[in-house]
Amino acid sequence: MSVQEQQTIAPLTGIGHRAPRLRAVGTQTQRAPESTLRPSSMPFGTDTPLDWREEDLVASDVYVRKGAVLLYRGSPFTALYVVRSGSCKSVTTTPEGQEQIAAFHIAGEILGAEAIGDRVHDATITALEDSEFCAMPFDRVQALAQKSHDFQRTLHATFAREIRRGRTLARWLATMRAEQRLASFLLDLADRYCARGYSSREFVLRMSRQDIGIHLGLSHETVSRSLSSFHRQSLMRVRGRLLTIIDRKALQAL
Amino acid sequence: MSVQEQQTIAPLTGIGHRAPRLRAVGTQTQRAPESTLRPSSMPFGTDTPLDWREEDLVASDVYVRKGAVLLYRGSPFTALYVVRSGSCKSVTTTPEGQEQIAAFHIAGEILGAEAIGDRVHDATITALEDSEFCAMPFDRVQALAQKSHDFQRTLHATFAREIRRGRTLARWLATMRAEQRLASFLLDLADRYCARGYSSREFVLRMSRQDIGIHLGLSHETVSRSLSSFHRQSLMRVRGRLLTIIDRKALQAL
DNA sequence: CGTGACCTTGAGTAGCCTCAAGAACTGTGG
DNA sequence: CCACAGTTCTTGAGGCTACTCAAGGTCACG
Repeated sequence: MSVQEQQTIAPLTGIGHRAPRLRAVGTQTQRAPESTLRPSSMPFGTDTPLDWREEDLVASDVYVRKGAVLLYRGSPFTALYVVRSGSCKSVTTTPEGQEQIAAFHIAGEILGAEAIGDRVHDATITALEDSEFCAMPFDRVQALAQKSHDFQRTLHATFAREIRRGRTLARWLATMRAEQRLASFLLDLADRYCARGYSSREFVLRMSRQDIGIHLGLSHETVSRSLSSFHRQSLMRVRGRLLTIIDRKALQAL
Repeated sequence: MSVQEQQTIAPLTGIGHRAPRLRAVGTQTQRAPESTLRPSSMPFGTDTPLDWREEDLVASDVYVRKGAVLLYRGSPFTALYVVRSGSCKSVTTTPEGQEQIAAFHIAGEILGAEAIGDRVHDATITALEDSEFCAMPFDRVQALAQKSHDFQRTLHATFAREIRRGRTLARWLATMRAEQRLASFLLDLADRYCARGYSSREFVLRMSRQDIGIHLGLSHETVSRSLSSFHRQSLMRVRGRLLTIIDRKALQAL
């Protein structure tokens, strides 16, 4: 598992994030030149020229080490964040102490939209590996949305995607059995890696079996057993956290 | 079950919806005088005077009979809708035909936000009783959001609430057992009725056991058994679809 | 007042959880 | 570079929750 699939990385231009280094150290980010939001939130197509620039938006870059926290639940909401490199998880907690992982986020994706109406974040964001984020102060976001129609659409589309993502998760949980949930989760992750220019066939799971289990409403033993089962059936190859999808169709058919 | 809790209804002024009539007939809506969005999407408090008016936004009212469809999945997205009176369900369908009820909506709530980025709706909206909706063409919504800072905040808060709602459902499904899910669902429903000026102690379930089951990832038999169990324990009184919450604390404690 | 949809309850079973123990991996310090 | 400690992962056994199937009762509506 020491070798990562760095060969297959084909960074999109203007994506505003960089490929994660194998063992990131505390270097500071040089700012990506173009729109950070564009590829992750412009399903309308990138042919529309944008009339705004990242410089109007991004205030600062934040570097977070593996296992460290970017945002605590309950902390005041001031900015949206984009994952520049690395990955993280959003953990919500019930008053009773029940944990739920609302989402995993990989490079290029946007965090914090759920906090807008509340003034405080409802999830604790923890880095799954050494990661970089950039902060977009929300007053600037709102100001820019009022100036730029393009940006407004982009922003609204980002919110809408977040809503659909939550509904998709709920559908997995409500209608699927353990192996189906896991297959859906892994294929979704593959698609998201693909959309960011990584391989959709082979990737490294940055989260533990435990985290996957919490996210999908399963015990970590069931996650492990299901992965072993997939491996045995030659639907995928699983070696620790390195995962290679072999029979995509069969996984979809579950 | 012939008697509804009309006595307890205390319609908020300016809420933009009216109390559901017991047996609504095809009367046309007279437009409510004030902001439709305000109470359902202004968690910042209503003390802030709004600098926009409903007339700028609402194009038309739609009347939908019980069981009829307001919007089909896949139909083009042109407008957001507000439930003026009545209630409805949002049903998403997987390619494989798996149904999931993403949400139930009662009077005062907003529909369709998830469709923004996609240009098509991803849920079929069906009325649970004779209901009225008003359409807000999305180009007008966007135009108004650019003119009015108040309205922009209101709109963003609406999106954010929708995101949190999805995450809450996912948390119920991932972490709770059947009775806990059902209790959470019913208490949430009670809170929402309360927020709209209805009784939070006694209300009529507009949806079938089957629908509740699909929403919560349970069989309708389990929903029925759990309700009977709550009744037996005197946590609530259940008579058909009329529900009276007796021991709120015990339900929360589950 | 009849018909169809909805609801309730019971019996048996499957899927997943819990508990448990050992293996593999990760990271750290010698 | 290796040994060790802690974490993560895997696999097995047994039990419980909630599902499926089934049948009878109740309610809504024409």
